Amino acid sequence: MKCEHNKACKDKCPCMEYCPLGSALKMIGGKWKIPILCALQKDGTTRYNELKQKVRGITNTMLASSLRELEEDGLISRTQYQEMPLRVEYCLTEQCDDLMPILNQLAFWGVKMHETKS
Amino acid sequence: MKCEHNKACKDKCPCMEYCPLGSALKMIGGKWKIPILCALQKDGTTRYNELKQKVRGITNTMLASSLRELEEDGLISRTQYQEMPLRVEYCLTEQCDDLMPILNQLAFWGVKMHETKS
DNA sequence: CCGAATCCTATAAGATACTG
DNA sequence: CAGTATCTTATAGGATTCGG
Repeated sequence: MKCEHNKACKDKCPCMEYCPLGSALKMIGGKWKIPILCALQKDGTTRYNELKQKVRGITNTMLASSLRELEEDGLISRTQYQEMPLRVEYCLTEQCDDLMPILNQLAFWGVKMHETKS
Repeated sequence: MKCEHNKACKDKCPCMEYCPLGSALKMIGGKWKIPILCALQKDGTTRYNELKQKVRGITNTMLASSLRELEEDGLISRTQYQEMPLRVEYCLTEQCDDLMPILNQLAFWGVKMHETKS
């Protein structure tokens, strides 16, 4: 992802070829990525249909495409077992384990913002 | 913003009435919020037309609406001087100052992810 | 100078049906 | 069981024009 920020950003982060902050936000952006990651963090390795139940309201279309993108970006890993019926399991990667505490800080900041307003 | 995550999330963050992580990501989401915040962080107090030049490619429509949302969310503050011609200046709030280091961690994580892939 | 209003386009998300 | 294919709808973003 090439940097679409500005000169200011280039001085602060290595935006010459790509923008790491923009890329990171894109990886976890959209409506369902965070809910999926939260579910996987809480329960560990989980199979497709379990995820569909735990992430309330998600459709097959969105779950499948979100999982594919998360895997392509290296946030989750997919394991398929050649059984009948088919079994496919997903879990967080180590890189994603590093991400979760940062998201936790962001959530904590969100709490502070909410308290400030009220 | 009500929580659209899942039961798992409710155990980890106070998602009963609102979801802080979802709210936080929404505040900085979209195409232009981060570039604007980066510009304001680097150069401090900046007026509207300066921002339009520094944030390359942004239109009046998007700059105005982004600034309005950022102000409503308490991330930036707007000061209008009754001069002619009109002068309006924007700068980060203290709450946003707390946010920037977290975004910096996210950017650093993005760098690590990129290095892992290559 | 600093935007708002309107209209148009592009992308994200959802519904439904179907398959290996 | 674990998805894909297709179609439709909703939302984000952009272009243009105008006003205080």
